[in-house]
Amino acid sequence: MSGTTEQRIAKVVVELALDRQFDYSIPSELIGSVQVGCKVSVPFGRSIRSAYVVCLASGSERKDLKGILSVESREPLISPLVLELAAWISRYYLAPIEHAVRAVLPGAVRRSSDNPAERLFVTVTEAGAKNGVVNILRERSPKQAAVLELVLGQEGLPMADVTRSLRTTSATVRLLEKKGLVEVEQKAIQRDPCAGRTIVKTEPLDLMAEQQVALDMVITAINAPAPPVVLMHGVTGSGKTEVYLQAIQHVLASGKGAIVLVPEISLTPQTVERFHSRFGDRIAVLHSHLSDGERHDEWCRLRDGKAQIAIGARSAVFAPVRNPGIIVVDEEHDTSYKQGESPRYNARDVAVVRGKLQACAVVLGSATPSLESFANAQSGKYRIAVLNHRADHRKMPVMRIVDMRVEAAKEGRAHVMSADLLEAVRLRLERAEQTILFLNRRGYATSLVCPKCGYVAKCGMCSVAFTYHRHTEELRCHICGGSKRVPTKCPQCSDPAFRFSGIGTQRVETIVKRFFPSASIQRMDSDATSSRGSHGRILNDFRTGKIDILVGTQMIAKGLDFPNVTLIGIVNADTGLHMPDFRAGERTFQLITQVAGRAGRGEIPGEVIVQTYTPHHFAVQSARNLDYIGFFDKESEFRRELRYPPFAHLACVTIRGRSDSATCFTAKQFYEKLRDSLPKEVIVAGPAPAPITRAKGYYRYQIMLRSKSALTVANGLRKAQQDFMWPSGVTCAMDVDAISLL
DNA sequence: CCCAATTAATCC
DNA sequence: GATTAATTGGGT
Repeated sequence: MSGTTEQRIAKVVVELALDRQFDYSIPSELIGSVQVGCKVSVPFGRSIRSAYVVCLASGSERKDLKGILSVESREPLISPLVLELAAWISRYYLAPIEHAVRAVLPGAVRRSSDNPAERLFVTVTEAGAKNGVVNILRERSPKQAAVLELVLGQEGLPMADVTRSLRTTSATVRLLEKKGLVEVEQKAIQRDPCAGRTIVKTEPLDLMAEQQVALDMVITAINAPAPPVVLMHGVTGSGKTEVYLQAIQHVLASGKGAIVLVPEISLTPQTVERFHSRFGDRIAVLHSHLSDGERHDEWCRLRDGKAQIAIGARSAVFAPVRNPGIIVVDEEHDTSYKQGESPRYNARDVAVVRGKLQACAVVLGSATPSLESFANAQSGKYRIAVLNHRADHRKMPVMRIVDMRVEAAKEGRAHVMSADLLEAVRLRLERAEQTILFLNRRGYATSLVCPKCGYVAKCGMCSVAFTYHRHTEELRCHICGGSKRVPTKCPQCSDPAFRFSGIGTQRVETIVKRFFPSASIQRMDSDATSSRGSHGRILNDFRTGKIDILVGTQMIAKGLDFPNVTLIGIVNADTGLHMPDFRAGERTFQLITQVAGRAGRGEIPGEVIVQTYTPHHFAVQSARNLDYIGFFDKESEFRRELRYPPFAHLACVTIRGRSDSATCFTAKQFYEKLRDSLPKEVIVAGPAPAPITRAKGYYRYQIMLRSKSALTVANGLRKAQQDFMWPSGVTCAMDVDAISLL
């Protein structure tokens, strides 16, 4: 037996957002069953609450301890390792430990703990199964007949499913039960997210030389005593997934498990299918479209070792996989790995930390790696595997850049669709091929662009596009807070027709409809796919050829594979560039590259038309030339000079309040405080009004910190916040390694 | 002087 | 985060 000293104290975190731990004594009858990671019930204040045991101790600073009431989970819900991850997240990202603990456990698991949910199930009785019963019933009670018909031959259908699909209520079913034709009983639900889907097993594919080299490198990493991180830089269509699959196979063969992270948006049935057909039910899927119960089941299958591979979005990095041998982060550059609320962790970075803690290999894959990861590869911190060729030997699509300034000059005003793009679309319609029109419609604040020469108003100090504020008629930089009057004409070419505001997907849809009235056009953005299932329906219609032209946002940029798409039009490649964000160039490069990767996945080579007002911009040029290294080098220049990531860590402090003046004042005070408590090496910029200065009735100001060491910033922030008196009504949020500065 | 509405302080 | 005690403030 281990633990000879009496561990009668449990340090506990309650299910509230207090950034503290509490000590409780363990009553003698519970010694042994209270373990680290267990969910327990404790008296808190004058109520009873759930809490998680964070560690056991033999003593406490306090004398008057209350006792733990009961243990709610027989087995620990959080492994010591995941708990360690939570603690790291809390420290590094300045989040309350409760927030970190909450992030680490799916809500469904937290709520239901041990007892599996029970639901009602409907089964036919012998009497009901008799021939002709349905027909007799149909006369007077058609609804009941329908229910009986549905249930016939099925082994216990969930009540909810029956009532939903037949648009009726349980009363109907209960009447049938009274007649003795069906039986309704409560059973523990045995859910299967992939129910009704037949899995066709696939075998490992033959690898190309580059893929083999990459796989060997990953396998070497897996077998190393201190496995390194491998960055897999592979062009779109280079077969990264097949390498993941075979690496995982290798890991499974040695009795270990695997975690695969994919961006939420590409966690479509197609992606999951790919893994399923190789590994069958050894896969557990964790994503947001599962019901609570389903997620709980999948989570338990992993914890109990019934499944060895977890595939899921961001939070799957905490999956209770036993003894993982590999963690794959696909599309590692994807911003959805960063959580937008506390704890603001980045799953890609957490994966690297988990890899280190568990001595498990981490593979980061992307066609457009983040500068952070690529810099790590260059410095030798990560290993790198390069896949420069498409796995199917197909050509990369031909990319053409259309200079929209020329178009604007022809017509005297800015155009949405260039003549070249329209002609290309017409050609596809004629040949019954499909087109995707992509529009980067992010953004609320407009920037100033000259349609004639492509000039973009920028802040000289911060190398970031100015944001145009309509109400005050001024240009503002949200990094340093500087502002400037709107020029009446273009400073570069003196053209007075200067203003340019963004266009949305709806507008493109209408315009294209006007040009091609007989074509079938579908829009796909967050507005068009708000209802459940519409996302999949649109994609399916597109796949089966019911749609000729798909107009969409980011949503269609990732991971989709449509062989009949031979044309991709990027309607406005600039919009990303003009965002008030130092990552604007990186985003634009990634977007063009990723979107272009959707073209020419079938027999016919694809064409990509990129419309832009800034054809000379290196982000556009490097994307066109498929030159990642070129982009990386050029982008690195200014990042190094201004000490932006990857040459420094960046933290963003947002101060929020109902009163503009009080918030602004507090922000300035907090800035002074920060300046004092941080070493000179740390750049403290601001405070500046946030790009969305006023949101939901709150005024927001932000302070940006940049430093070589993330920990220096985190510690400084913690210290500054501790003895800073926040006036009532003003709050602050910290974002370490912020991605979005909005 | 009372009651409702804010605000500040606890929670092992 | 929730609950409660303390404080304010408006109306009589």
